[in-house]
Amino acid sequence: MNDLIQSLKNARKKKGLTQLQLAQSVGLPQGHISSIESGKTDARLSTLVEMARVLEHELMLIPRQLIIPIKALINGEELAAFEQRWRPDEENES
Amino acid sequence: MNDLIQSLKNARKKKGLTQLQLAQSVGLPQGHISSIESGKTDARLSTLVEMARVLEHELMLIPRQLIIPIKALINGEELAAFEQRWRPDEENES
DNA sequence: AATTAATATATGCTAAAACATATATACGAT
DNA sequence: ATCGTATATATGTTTTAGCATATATTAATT
Repeated sequence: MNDLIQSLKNARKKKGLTQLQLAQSVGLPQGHISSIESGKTDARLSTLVEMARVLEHELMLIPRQLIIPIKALINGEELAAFEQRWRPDEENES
Repeated sequence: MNDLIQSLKNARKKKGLTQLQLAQSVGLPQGHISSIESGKTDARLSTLVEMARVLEHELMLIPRQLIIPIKALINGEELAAFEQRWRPDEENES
């Protein structure tokens, strides 16, 4: 499956949203989210951008040389490896 | 216009490719590349992924908090190709 | 096992991307 | 101005995403 789609799926789950909730937020039927996430549908850019926006992410074009370090940066994020002052004021941990 | 589309356009120019050359590489008519780049067409994921691949880039889903530093990383890439490590305790940036 | 919640599939319809091809416009060069 | 090259537009056809809706299947939970 496409890497980006898997990332969207992971982001949704991390946010604790169901397909139905995400679908309602972006204005799609739940079945479409399922179809997109399972790779049956080749979604349009605007759809993916909207999904990403709701999930507080953004689509970016990354040069090949930077993919590895950026992935490390992203994966280390929830481990607080990237210690910075932008600490979201949330209570619960998952 | 969409940020990702602009990035694709920039990446193509940076590689010194014409729309026709890119079109031939990805197997689309040149007119489609034009249409996509000018925002007239809402391309599908597979199309964008193919374009990115030819341009030696990749589409990634980036958490909102990391967009700024990653953009800095990408923009500084040709000037600081080896500066890929962050100083967690660093206070300001020069 | 039964119920609920979440995800996957299905159908008919509409709008638009993708396709093929062609032409037009813009932009440089000489 | 002319010639080559790059980009933008145009038209008609095919394919498919997206829409609406419904149902089926698959986890969880009790």
